[in-house]
Amino acid sequence: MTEAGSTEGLQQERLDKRRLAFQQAARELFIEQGYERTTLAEVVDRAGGSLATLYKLFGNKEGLLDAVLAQSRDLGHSVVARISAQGLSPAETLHRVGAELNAIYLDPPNLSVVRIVIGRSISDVEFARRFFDLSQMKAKRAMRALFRRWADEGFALNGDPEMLADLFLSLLVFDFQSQAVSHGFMAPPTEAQVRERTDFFLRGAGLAG
Amino acid sequence: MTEAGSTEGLQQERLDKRRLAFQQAARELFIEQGYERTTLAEVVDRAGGSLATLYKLFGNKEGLLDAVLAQSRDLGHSVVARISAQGLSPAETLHRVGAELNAIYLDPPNLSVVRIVIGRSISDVEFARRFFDLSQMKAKRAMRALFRRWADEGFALNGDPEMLADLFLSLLVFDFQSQAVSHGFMAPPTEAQVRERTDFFLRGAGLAG
DNA sequence: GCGAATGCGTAATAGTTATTACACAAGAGA
DNA sequence: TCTCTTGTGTAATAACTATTACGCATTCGC
Repeated sequence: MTEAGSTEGLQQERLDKRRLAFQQAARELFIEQGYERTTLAEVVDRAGGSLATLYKLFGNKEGLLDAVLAQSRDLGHSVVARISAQGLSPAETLHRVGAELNAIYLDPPNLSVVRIVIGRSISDVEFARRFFDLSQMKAKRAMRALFRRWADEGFALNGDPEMLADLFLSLLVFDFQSQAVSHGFMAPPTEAQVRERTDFFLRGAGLAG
Repeated sequence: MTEAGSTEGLQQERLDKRRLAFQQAARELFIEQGYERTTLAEVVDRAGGSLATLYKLFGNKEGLLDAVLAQSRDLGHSVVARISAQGLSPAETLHRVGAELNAIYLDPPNLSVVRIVIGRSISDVEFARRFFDLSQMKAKRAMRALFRRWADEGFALNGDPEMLADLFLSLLVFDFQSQAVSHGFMAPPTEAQVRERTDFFLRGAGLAG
């Protein structure tokens, strides 16, 4: 069809700019107003360009959302992976993970993204599955690997490593979910509270310094 | 206006039956299909009666939802309150609370209700606030009171009672939220896992038998 | 039974928005 | 400069569904 090929870099470039502009505008609007409440006309108004181009690039509204979310997908996993690679002590590692995840996910824009993901998951089973496979499980696997490593290294864990990994994550993630769902009516956890919780976990898991 | 007054019990009764029928049908449909996807026409089809009557009784779609949810509001709180009143040991109390809450909230109809509540909370800030004030906080307060009581009775808690109460609840509630949001793609916690988690918590809190 | 209140059934209203169609303009390549 | 691809702007399409309006049937109170 469009067998134009490799020499047409300029056209491509123009399109890519358009794509980026659409994504950026959509991201802002989704964060400001939510996904359902944002109309494609608004996206086009803010980004420039036209509806037709938007459809050509993303297929439909959901495709646009996918593109927007792809940017945020690995947030959690990358934190765990990065800190995990530093080879710190379990206590130090978990404290850092807790602090960083908290800082990231309590940031209002990211909280809005969480809200969008939860909302879509609830109304669209397929979306839910895709997202949990791609994002949630990735962070979970990284965390489990970390605990297994510690078990192999001889730390005397007070329980199954995978159970502990899941439990630690749930301790953190619960607050993000609650924040997102309650729109902040539930007081956000302070850094001190996160430390306290992490200490609690370390004691229970047998990893306390 | 309709100053008919007290003697007209039969009219009232008829209306009450209608009200019940609407609520029941709406509850079923909301659970089967979700709130947004359920149309008021469907509710009327299943319940009998007419749109006009439905509007007279509930004002609008949201009023109908409120009526439906009112039935489920105190589920969590009542479990905590009931078991709390039995004066069992902390370990026994928490195990029972965990087991009962799990049984209740992993029941698919109740899970659907949770899904509806989360969905509405996300798209409607006012709803979120109303719900968290009425429902979430109620259970939370009961749990906090319980831990404070234990502290007063001389149990040496490993941390602030309120923090521990919140933490225990979050350990449980996280799974319900995840189940609801993920539509079950995340494996639901078994009874054994709940026990394991509770034991973990008891050790960490200094409440282990 | 009678008459009025009241619910019933149906249809019209009305606003929203994703999605598609199409004629035009503008930029790329030769 | 000329041509042709490609994006643009606008308008039409096309449901969908909450909400309101209204004439009719039913049931209650007496």
